Amino acid sequence: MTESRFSTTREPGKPRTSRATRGGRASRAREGDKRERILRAATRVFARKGFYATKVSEVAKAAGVADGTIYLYFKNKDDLLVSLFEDRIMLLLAALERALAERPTPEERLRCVIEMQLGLLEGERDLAEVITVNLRQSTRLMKQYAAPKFMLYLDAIARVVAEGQKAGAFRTDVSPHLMARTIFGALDGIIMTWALGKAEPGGLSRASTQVADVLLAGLLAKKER
Amino acid sequence: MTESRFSTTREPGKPRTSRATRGGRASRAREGDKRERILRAATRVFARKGFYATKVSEVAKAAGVADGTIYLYFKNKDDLLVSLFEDRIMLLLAALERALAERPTPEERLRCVIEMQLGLLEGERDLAEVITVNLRQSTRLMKQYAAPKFMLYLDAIARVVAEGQKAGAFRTDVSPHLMARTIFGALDGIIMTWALGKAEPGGLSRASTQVADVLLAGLLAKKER
DNA sequence: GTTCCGTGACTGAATCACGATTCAGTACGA
DNA sequence: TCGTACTGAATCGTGATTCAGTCACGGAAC
Repeated sequence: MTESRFSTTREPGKPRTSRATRGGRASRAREGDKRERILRAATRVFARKGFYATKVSEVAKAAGVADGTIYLYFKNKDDLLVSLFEDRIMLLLAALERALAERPTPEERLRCVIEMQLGLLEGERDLAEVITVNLRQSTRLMKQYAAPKFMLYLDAIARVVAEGQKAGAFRTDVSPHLMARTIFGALDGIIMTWALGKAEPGGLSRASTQVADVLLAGLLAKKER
Repeated sequence: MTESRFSTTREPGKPRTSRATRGGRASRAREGDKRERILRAATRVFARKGFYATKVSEVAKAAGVADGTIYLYFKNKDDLLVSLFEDRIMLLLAALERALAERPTPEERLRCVIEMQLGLLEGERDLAEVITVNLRQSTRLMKQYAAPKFMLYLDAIARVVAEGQKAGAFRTDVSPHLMARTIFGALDGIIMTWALGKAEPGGLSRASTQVADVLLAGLLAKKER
């Protein structure tokens, strides 16, 4: 299992024949996408117990499916975690791109990045916990599978910084990629302590403003000196 | 094993009778502190394979001791990880306090924090990886055991910020604790991507300056407007 | 100086529980 | 009846932990 190179979520078992588009007719009193149900349940359970301490059977129970069903949608337990991360970060990325589309100035754009990352998780404490804490389970997972998608996200942030520099709004003596990591890390750290601690409601959005203020002040082109 | 409340490293097996002070006479061609040897080996192996993917027997082999010996010094595998983290962060904290003692101005002090955290790990890639990646293994570990020591460290940073505010050097419209998390997170994020990626030598110290510049600029009291 | 114990660190093969994964079978819609 | 989604009990490998011994040393007795 060291070199398992699970590529996709599991191609064969993608059970969706007729109700492919969505709830074809809701076969029972039941749900929509089963894959999504499993991901949601996994988020909840992983957050509460940690990835390695969680039994696949627990995720199954939480999702209301049989143990075996998990394996129809995911190659194995690792794949479940990685899929979770990839799915969510791609959602975040898409939402970010959409939001950025209507923010013209560099300053607004950077604030947007910060608000999005903190905002998305404000109502999703479990997801926050999984992403900031559990994802880092193993270096191997991180390096091999999650990293590419993660880099995409970092690149998006770096681009905002670089544009701001080109526009003359941000100081040019710092590396956009380094700043991207700095910004991401700062937000991640805040989310982590928030998720591990009290997680007071509204805490993240309040934090958002302060952090944005400081980072922006630090990045804005020096006027003097 | 869910509620194991391992307090100390293991009191009984603290093998050090005569050569208590240090290398009494080097019983063979061998080492110094065996506990330290194990911690060092664990750092190396955990970094390479991840905590959960690492077998206790692998740590033992890397340390050049028998499997059972690990259990003379650590209560169990979890305890090994937590001890590692606590040991190291306390070292970092001590080093930080020492270094801060000779930095009078708030600006210098904040730079000191940043340089220490990045600098300590510059030569210790494995340790960096364990702390930033592996430590977050499980929420449970983090919450129950590592958090207290971690908070001590965050508090130290927050104190530097608060002092700076009191001295009138830093803006006062942000929470010192939030800034501490921001700073820690930013550094942690940088270290993580550094450890997961190329880890070019000298990369961290170069990053150090840029990050410090930006964060400081963001924190310094606004002169105008 | 030599031999003989006693002590405690250290060893590592065997145990044994655990839990990921499988797959023979069920149920249901077409 | 066929095909497919789904089920969940049984399998089977794994690896943390244990513990019966071994080893080396220091001290005591000769």
